Amino acid sequence: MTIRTRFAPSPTGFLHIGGARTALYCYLEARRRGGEFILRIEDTDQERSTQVSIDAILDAMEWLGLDYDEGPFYQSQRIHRYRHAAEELVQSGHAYRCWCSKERLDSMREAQMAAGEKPRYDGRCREHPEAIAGVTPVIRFRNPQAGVVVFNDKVRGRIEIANAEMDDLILWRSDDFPTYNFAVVIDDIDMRITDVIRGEDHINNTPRQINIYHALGATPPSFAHLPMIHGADGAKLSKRHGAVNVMQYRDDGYLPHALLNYIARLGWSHGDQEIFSREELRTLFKVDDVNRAPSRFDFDKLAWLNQHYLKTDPPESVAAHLLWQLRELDFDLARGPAPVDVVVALRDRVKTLKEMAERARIWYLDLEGFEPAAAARHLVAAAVPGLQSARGQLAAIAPAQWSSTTVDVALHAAAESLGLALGKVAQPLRVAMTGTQVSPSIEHTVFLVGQTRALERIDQALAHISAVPA
RNA sequence: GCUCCCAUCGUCUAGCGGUCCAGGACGUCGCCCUCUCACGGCGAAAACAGGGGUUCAAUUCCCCUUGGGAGUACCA
Repeated sequence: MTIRTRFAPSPTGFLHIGGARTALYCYLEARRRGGEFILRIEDTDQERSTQVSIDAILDAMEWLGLDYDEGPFYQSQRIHRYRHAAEELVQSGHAYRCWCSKERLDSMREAQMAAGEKPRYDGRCREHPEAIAGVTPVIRFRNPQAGVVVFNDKVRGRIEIANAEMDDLILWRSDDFPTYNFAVVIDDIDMRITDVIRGEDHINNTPRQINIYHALGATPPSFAHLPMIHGADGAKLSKRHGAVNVMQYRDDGYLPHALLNYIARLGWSHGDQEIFSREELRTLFKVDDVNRAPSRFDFDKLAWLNQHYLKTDPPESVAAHLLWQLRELDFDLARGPAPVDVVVALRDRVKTLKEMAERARIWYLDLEGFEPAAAARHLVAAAVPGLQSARGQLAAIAPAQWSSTTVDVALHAAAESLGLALGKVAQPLRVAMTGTQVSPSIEHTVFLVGQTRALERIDQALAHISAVPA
């Protein structure tokens, strides 16, 4: 039998981190076992589902590279199928119509809570069905009243819940739509899902669903319930913890595979290994190895992983992602260095692509003057010989030979000719090139400014020095 | 309230009865390298929630307490 997993988000918002991890685990489990991964949009809530959300989820899946073999399927297009199935259950006696009003249900629930009981449907229409004119009935599942439902959760082990704890849930609403617990079961049966992997918030639904499987004469799939992901403070992940929306991570400058690696490792491990390529994940990930405890999202570790990939990925591939950020900042790419050279100069110094793009400003835009503190310290009379010597050496490089290597040679020659340590020349030059005291190594900084502009900026620095009263 | 789930360094985790005065990683703190900032290298501090059992032996098994979380909808 072919293994089939599915990711089934409801389109009531963007794809968040927890959902992304669920999708990833479903995808990986299917891949490892040579199975199929299906995407299904659970849009039976007419009130809250939106097309914007559907698009957002699809975009995020694509950005993460979680490709699905089938779908997306939409529950809203399968309504007739659910209606048919509900009717069958009524015929077979596994379900019944219920005319109880919401008002009666609400007040009953309130009374039960007040009495310290578990709120539940009292079964009036189960025992004494009585049609009420003008009221559209719902269809309720006739849940077994005795015995226990036991299932073996792939991550939690044996879970047991007594049928006495469950009441008769609604399968079919009066607005002529199915409820979640009913639609999932029908879909998972129809789509031949063998492994249901979902968030732990569904544990309590599972025994009810298993009962529905049995009523339908179907065999339940295997289940795996994943722990939740919390914010750094242990509370539910929310905006104030940083990004919840997966696409926010692209905007913030993270590589998709860095996020994937981080998220895979959050709640799952393979010995002491921290770095996993997508291919490794596809062969190593086992949902059975997922941890049971909830975990907290650690932005520092994500940042570390992101930088790891910035440093070790081929510069060309990083450059492709950097390009997106550069365009966001509206830089004129024709007026600056090739993005791949920017990657090489900055990848050891930044955690994100966004930071990289912002720091590349000095190579794409004109300087906005020298920082007062930097100028006061380095653009002084004593720096003039070094700057002039550097200017001479840099000017002597044939334009076609201009590279970080030839710049490096030129600057060492400039320092040596004056008997100075490289630092004595490099720091004033750095201020001349960037207006600040911090930048990548001096040869890259100068190289990326470009020969013509580099000479201009040295001249500006020299002019600045002579303009300041000694 | 009731039901279910969870519990190793600040964080992510290894551990599946003796190999653990508990290992790795991020972060933190030192030192080294160095043209700034970083990268890198080396090193340090840092945890089995508490209490009962079971056992010759518990971080590992069971129970309770405490503390988290989820569910309890004509939401998913």
